[in-house]
Amino acid sequence: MEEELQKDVNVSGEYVMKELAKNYNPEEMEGRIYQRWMDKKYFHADEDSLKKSFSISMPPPNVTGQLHMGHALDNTLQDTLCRYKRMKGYEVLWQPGTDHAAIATEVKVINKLKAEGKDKHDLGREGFLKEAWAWKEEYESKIVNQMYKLGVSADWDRIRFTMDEGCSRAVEYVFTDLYNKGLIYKGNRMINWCPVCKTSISDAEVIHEDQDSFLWHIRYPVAGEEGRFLEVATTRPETMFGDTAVAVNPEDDRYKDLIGKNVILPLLNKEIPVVGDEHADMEFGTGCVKITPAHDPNDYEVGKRHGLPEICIMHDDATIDLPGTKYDGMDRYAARDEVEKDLKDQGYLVKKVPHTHSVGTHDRCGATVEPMIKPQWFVKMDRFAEHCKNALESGELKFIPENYSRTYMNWVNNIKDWCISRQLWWGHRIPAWYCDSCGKIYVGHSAPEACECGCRSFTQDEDTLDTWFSSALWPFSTLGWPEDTKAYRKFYPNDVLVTGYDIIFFWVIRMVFSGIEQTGKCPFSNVLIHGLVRDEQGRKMSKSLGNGIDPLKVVSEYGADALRGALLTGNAPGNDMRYSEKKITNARNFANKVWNASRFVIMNVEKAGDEERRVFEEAGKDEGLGKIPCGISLQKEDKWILSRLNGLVDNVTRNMDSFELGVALDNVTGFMWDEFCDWYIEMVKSRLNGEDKESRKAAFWTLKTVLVYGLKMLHPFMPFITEEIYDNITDEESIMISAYPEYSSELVFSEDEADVESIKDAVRAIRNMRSEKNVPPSKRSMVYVVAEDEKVRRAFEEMKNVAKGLCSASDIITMAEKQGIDKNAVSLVTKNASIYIPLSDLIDPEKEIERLKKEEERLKGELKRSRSMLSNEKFTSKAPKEKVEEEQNKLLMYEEMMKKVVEQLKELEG
RNA sequence: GGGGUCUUAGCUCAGCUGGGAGAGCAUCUGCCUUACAAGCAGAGGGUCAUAGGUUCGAGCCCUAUAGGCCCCACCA
Repeated sequence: MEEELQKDVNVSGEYVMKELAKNYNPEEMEGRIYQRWMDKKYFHADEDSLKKSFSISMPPPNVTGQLHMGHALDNTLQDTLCRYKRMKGYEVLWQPGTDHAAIATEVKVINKLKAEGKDKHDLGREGFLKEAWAWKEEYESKIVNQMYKLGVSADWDRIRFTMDEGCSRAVEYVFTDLYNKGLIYKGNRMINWCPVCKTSISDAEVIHEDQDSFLWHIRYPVAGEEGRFLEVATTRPETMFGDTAVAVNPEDDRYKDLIGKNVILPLLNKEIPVVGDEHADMEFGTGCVKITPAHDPNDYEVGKRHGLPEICIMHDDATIDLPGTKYDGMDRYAARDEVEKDLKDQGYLVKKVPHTHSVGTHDRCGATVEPMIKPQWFVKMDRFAEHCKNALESGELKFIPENYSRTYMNWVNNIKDWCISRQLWWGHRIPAWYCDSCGKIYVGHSAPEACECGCRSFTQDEDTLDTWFSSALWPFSTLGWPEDTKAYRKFYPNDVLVTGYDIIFFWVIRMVFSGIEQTGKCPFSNVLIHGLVRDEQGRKMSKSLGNGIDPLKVVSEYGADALRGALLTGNAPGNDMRYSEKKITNARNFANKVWNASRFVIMNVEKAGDEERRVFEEAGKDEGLGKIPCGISLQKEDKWILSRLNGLVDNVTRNMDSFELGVALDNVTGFMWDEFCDWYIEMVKSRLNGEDKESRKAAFWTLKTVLVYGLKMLHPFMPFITEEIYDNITDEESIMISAYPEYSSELVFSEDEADVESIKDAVRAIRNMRSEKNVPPSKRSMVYVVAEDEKVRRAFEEMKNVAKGLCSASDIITMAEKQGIDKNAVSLVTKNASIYIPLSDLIDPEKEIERLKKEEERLKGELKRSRSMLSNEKFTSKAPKEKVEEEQNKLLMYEEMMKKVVEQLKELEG
C-alpha cells in the first residue's frame, strides 16, 4: 500500500516529497546533519560581512576532562541564542576554545605520571610540559567532539586555546603593560599557600569551611615579674614558635600596664614584647593574643603596625622549620600535638576547650591552606574596581537577571589585590627577567641585551600566571588582539556572555576590568547568568557523590534535541534546575510529536492532487507571514491557527530578545503540541480528503505554513529534528540559514480567533459531558446549539463539519432560541451558547439536576463577587475604566449564564 | 556580621510593570478515533510559608517572623 503511494507520487509530479523515516530516530540523523552543517560552513563567521554582528565568546572549558551537564546547559543556551540571531540575519560569531586551567590540569598530569611511576621533577620542566601538551591535545579533541554531539554551532575554524601563540602574546602584552603602568608589582606579602600543590593561590581559590577544633589557653610568663602571666588563647599552638609579640587592647585595664614590657615565649624561652593593638578584642577569650606575623593574616597586619619581625617557621610542605629543635621537620599537626604535650608537662597549658572555627582549604585539592609570606606578583585592584563599577553604572554592562549586579557589586566593593604568580609549570611563564649579577628586574617578551650593571646574563622568573589572568583576556585575545584585526573590529565587544553565577568573581569581573583597561570597552554588554544543574534530589552534581549524569550518554540514548529541550524547558535565568530523566523523556516525546505531525502532513500531501501539492510547495517560504497567495480561500480554523502562529512569533521573539529562553521554548512547545497538533490537525483532517478542492488547498497551505514557521521557531532549541523535517518538506537548503519568522500586522484575525475559541469551548463541554456519561466515541449524537447572538450562530454554522469531527456529533443544529428539543436533553452552558444533547437514555436526571445546581451555586458566587465589586464606589471611581468595563461585561455574562441555568433547571424539575 | 535568594497543586517549577492562580510530571476515568500508546479525550487536586501594612484591589509592593539555600567577610 505504502509502496504504491510512493510510486504514485514519483510518477505523477515534478515535485517529489522525500519520505520521513517511520520512527523518530535521533541517533541516525544527528551526526549526519551536523556533518552537513560543517561541510557547508554554516558556523563560519565572516569578518567582512556587512551584516550587523552578534558575538559570543564561549567560556572555554578546562582541558581537564569531560563535559558535564553544566557545560551542556551553558552551551545549549549559547547555541540557541546564536542560531536565533543567525536566522534573524546577524553575522554571528560564536568563538570557541579551551582553557589550559593551570593548576587543575597540572594536578591531573602529575597524577597520571604518578600512575606511570613517573615524577614531575624527574622529567624536568621541559619534559613535564611535553606531557602536559599531550594531555591537552587528547582532552581538547574529546571535548570538541562532545560539543559536536550537542549541536554546538561555534566557528570551529577559529578555535583557540588560552596557551596558544596568540593568546600567550596577549598575556605577555598585558602583563608588560600593567607592569609599566605600575599596576603589577612584585612584593613580599602574605598569601595563601597550598602545602600540597606547593604554590600560592588567590583569595578566590580558598574555600572557608567550619571545622571543630580547640582553643588552647597558654600562659606566657611576664619577664621580670615572678609569678605573673599573660594567658593567650590560640587555635594554632604550633605557630607559637613564630610569635614575635603578644597583643592586648590598649583600653584594657587588666593589661594596660604591661604594654611595652616583655613576656617569655614558652618552650623557646625567648622574650617578646607586649604591644597594645585594637586587634585584641577584650571580650574574646582572655583578651590577650599571641602575634605570629608570618603565619596569620591579622597578625601580619599587627606586625606591620608595630614593626615586629616576621619569623617563618614552616617549610613549603607545612613541616616545621626550626633547626636544632626536636620539632624540626615535624608535620604541622604532629607538631601541634607535641607542643600541647610539652606545654602541659611544663605547666604552661591552662586548658583546652572545644572550638569551631573556619579553616581555609584549597578548592582544587582540599588541603588546609597555610598563610605564608612569600615574594609574589600582584595586580593592584583599586583602579580596576572603579572600571567594574563604572561599567555597571553607565549601563554598558547588564546582568540577566538583574539582581546579579548586586552580587557583582558586592565582590567589586570588597576586592583586594590579586596574587597572580603560581609556583607551577603549566601556564604562562611570567615575562620577567632577573639580572644574574645585580638582580634587577626586566619585564618584557625577552631579556634585554645587557643589564644596567653591564651583565649580559639573565634568568627568567620561574613562576607562571594564575589561569584567570589569561581567561580575563579571552573576549579579545581570541580575536587577534593586540593586533588590530578585522575580526576584532567586527566582533568586539561581544554582545552576550553566558555563564554560571559561580564564576562571576573568578571570571566575569576580571574580564570586565581587563577589557576596559586594554580596549577601553566593556568586553560584553549582557551577562546571561544561569544556575547549576543539580541532581534529582537537588544536590550539586559532583564526582565525590557520584551523582553526575554524562550528557553524552543522554544524547546517545534520547538525542541531543531531547537533552537540549529538557535543559531549557522552564529554565529561568539565574535559577538552578534539577535534572531528571522525566524531563528528558518529556522533551523526547515532544520531538516525537513534531516528527509524527510532520509525517502526517507529508503522507497527506503525497496522496493529494497536483494542485494541492503545488500550493503546498509554495507555502512557508521565507517571504514572511501575512503573504497569503490569491487563490487560497482560508477557512475560519485556518485563520485561527495562522493568527495564533503570528501571535506566537511576537511572543517568542520578545522572549528570545529578553533572554527568557525557557519561556520562549514553552511558548513554542505549547503551540505546536496543543494548538497545532491537538486542535488544528484534528480540525483539518476531514477536509484533507474532502470533496471541496478549495478547502483542501487552503488546508494544505495552512498546514505547511504553520509547520514550517513552527519548525523555524523551534530550530534554535532543537536544531536536528527541525533540520531533518525542514529538509524533507521544503526544497530550501537548510533551516539553519533560513529567515526567522517576523510578526505581521496583516495576519491578525481577532474575530476568527474568538469564534474558534467559542467552538473549542463548546467541543470541550460536549467531550466533558460525554466522558462524564461514559459515552463511547463510536456513539454519535445530535448537538443543538442555541445562541441568541447571530455571530456566534454563524460561527457554529460555518464550522459545523469541523466541530462534528471533534465531538463525535452526528449533526449540529444551530438556532436562536430553544425549540423542538427533547425535554430530556442534556444541557450545557458555555460563555455564549447553550448546548443540548439528546441523550435521554443515558442520562440520570437527578444527577443532571445536581450538576446544574452546583453550577448555579458557582454562578451565584461569581455574581455576588462581581456585583459587590461594581457597587463598591471606591472601585468604580478609582480603578481604571477598562477594568470597570471588564467587570461589567463579566457581570452581564454571568447573568446570562445564570438565566440559562435556571431555565434548564426549571425544565428538568418539571 | 554583610549581601543575595527561595517558600505557589503530591513532585519539578512558570507567573512579565499589582486586576480573580498556570504548565509538565504523577494520580484517577475512558479510548489501539490508520501522524503519534513516546499517543488521544476527560477529571480531581492550591487559605500562593506565617502575621501585619499599603491599595478600590496583593502570589506580586512594604515591615516583621519562621524555615531552606547561596555568596562574601570574620572568628586569637
